Amino acid sequence: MEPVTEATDLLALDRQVCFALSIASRSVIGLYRPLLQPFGLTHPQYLVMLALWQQEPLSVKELGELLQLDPGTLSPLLKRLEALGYVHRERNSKDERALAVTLTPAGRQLRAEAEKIPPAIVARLGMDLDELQDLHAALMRLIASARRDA
Amino acid sequence: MEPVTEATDLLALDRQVCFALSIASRSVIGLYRPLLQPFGLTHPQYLVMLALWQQEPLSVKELGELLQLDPGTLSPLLKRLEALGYVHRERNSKDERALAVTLTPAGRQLRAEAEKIPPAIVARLGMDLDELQDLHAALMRLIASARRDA
DNA sequence: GGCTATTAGTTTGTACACAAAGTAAGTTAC
DNA sequence: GTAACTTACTTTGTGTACAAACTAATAGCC
Repeated sequence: MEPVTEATDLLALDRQVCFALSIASRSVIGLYRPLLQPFGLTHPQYLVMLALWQQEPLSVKELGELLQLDPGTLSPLLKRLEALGYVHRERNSKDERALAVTLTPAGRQLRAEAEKIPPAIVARLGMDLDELQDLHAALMRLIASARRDA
Repeated sequence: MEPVTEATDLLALDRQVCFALSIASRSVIGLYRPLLQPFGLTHPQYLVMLALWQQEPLSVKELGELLQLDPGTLSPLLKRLEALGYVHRERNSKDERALAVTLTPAGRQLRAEAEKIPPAIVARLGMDLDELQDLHAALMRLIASARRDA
């Protein structure tokens, strides 16, 4: 019988993709923190702003599909974005169940400032752009695989 | 001036690596949930168990370095693992500041059951093993890049 | 029309994640 | 030997994440 080494151990910490994923996610989000802090935004809030800069208005349901987030997560998050003055929340007049989340002028203005963030992150990472794009594509395939049976 | 399209927009949601990373991380952790539930474990708790199955005892500081987690996160997490009966916490007699976290017999026994988890996840993902290994390597390079200047 | 089922959001409870302040044990400098 | 500093962990406060229960509005069905 083979000895259990780091190379053969199924449970070796540094062979787990889930371990690499969660640390990578937290590490990269950590790079955003100082860049988002001047705007009072957290990273999930920044993702909501990205979604709204692309399309407006969006309902909680639509945001949840875009960001793969629970309504129970988005509901208080959107209230904080409203308190910050970046978004406006009102009921859809066509369907009073749905919320229409829109940008305020301040939220729209923020976009110009935010344009500086992605290049700053890429610069800080100091990684090859090709490698980042490959990684992005691999992550999208992983997401598709993970959500297929879930 | 070029029109801003999805391909040229720096802020397009689906071009952000951070967006792919956070969704991939949450999606994969979601796959673990039903497999860990029978043991009463969450995914971060599972990672702590992986670390302890490799080496014992570990201090909060050592666990924090391995898992890149704050002591403020680990402290209550370890108490829950102790309440579950999987680990034991006691002060290091050589240095009463440090905690010596060790496995209980139940925690040690859990390892055999846990061996089934990684293959089950890989099967559920239904992805090429080579591609998963490439992704793992790319994530480790990303982690190294992200932590270099942080 | 009115009953039932569905849908969209909100609320509650538990568990991370992390910053910041607090506590106790150990180390250093003198 | 003790004051000052450092280290290891705990606690507190804010903000996700997500399950589960709840509320209100709409759609379907008879």
